[in-house]
Amino acid sequence: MSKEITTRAADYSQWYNDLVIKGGLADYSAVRGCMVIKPYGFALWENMRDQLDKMFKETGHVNAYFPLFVPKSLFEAEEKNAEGFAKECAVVTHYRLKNDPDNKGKLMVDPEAKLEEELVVRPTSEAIIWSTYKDWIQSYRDLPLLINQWANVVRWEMRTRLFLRTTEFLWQEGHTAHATQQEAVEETIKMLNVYADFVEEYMALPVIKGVKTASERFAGAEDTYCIEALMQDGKALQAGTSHFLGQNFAKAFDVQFLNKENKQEYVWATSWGVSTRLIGALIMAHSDDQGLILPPRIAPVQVVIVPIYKGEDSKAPIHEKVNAIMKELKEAGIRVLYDDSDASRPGWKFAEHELKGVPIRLAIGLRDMENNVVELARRDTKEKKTISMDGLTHYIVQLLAEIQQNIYNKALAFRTENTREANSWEEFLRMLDETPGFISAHWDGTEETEEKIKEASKATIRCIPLDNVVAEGVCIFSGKPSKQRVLFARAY
RNA sequence: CGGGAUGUAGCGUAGCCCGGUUAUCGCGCCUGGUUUGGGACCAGGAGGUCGCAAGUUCGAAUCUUGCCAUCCCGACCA
Repeated sequence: MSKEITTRAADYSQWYNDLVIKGGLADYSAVRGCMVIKPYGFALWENMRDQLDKMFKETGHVNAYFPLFVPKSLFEAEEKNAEGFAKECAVVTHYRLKNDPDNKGKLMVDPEAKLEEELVVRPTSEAIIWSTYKDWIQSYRDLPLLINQWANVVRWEMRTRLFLRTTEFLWQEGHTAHATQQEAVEETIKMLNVYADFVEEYMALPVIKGVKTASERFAGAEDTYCIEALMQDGKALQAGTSHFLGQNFAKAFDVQFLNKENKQEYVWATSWGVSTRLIGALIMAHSDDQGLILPPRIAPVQVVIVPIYKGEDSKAPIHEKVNAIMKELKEAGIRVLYDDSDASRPGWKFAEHELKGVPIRLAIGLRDMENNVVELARRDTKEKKTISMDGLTHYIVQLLAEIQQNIYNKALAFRTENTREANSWEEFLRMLDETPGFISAHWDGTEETEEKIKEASKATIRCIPLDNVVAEGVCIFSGKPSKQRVLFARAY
């Protein structure tokens, strides 16, 4: 049929694209590098967003919204940050179009409408936010300032991929200001933990918490913490970052506060973000050759009910029964969809909802009603069984939790199997090609070696895990002494 | 941004090399009917600026040039 998807073994990239497009999550758009997020994909994002938003608020944060445009002079104030993003910035230079006198019916940029100062379309909002914080912060009593914003940003990437890297993407960015270094560092770690908890508990995706090396650090940060996840093709994906910004932005934007001793001090800052990229991680971590597999806790539809008719007469009683089941499921807080469309037959619906990753499917026909049972199929294991209608809601509530856990366990087992220790350069290279995944290996701690390893192997240091044990060894590349193993992988 | 490939109805495609009536087929879509426990069947029907724009030509889906978009591989990156 037209909805067949490429298998992972045949072409992993194409498999991923097929799931995104045919699973109804997103579509290509008329704009290079930008995608349309379709209702089903956006519902998924909304579920993720709502949960994260709740967790941010539980940790004392509030939402605000800052402008899309950043005056160039503000943008360049924090030098390292500006430099880091400079080559991927979209820039607004004019504010008006006019009719093209040489080309009827066409428009042209009006050369008379050139902006005095160019506006950078935000690749991130530190600059505009810190220029604002300057006015908001005077005393230690104004601190901490704990603000998050849900926004779109633009980064002009060379090569784009649906959800994983698009020119425009949706994200949240938290920007906090603190009176002490310690408090800011604690905030950085706290939000890293919020991300890890969210990704593990809601997206059923195990992550490694770690700190980035200097070369992988966010431009303008003192330290960048991250959560790293492993995809089914053995490539790593950075799922979220939390930055300790020190006083870099406070100094660049002159944000000082009066402390209890009546002395001026620069504030300490953090920023942290996750994006729609998480959806890409979700797809690549869990799904199979039949389609998406979505964890129940964030799936737009948790249970789909497909009626099995036997002639017109059976429709009414089935509808009646299904409505009763739906009412109960909804009361239990379950997102349920009744697919009673006459346009397609049951078999087609089964395949369609499997492609879309709906965790549980119920099929109900007259035969089932006579026996007071329902056919239940779970997406994660493809297991199908007949269960009693009595206590159905309770059963489903428990099963959803079990599916959530099972998906997590599977991903965790995969990551465990595909995390290896390499003790020599040859072994390291062989692993990357033959059994791709995380590779734990000794590194001498220098940027030069890191760069050489990257050049020679295409693998990067994903992070120095936070729970790393200190263990002496020798660097796999340079042979120099090393204090600990770090986590390498080829990455998205 | 470099290399490679692609673009014909919502999707998948034939035709293009070698220009010539009304652009092929399947799926999907619409109408009616029969159906419905793993991607139904019959009958009828609608749907196309052949990616866009110039050019060559009596005539362009087909030849030329430019542009746009997508995919794959690099460099860059969340």
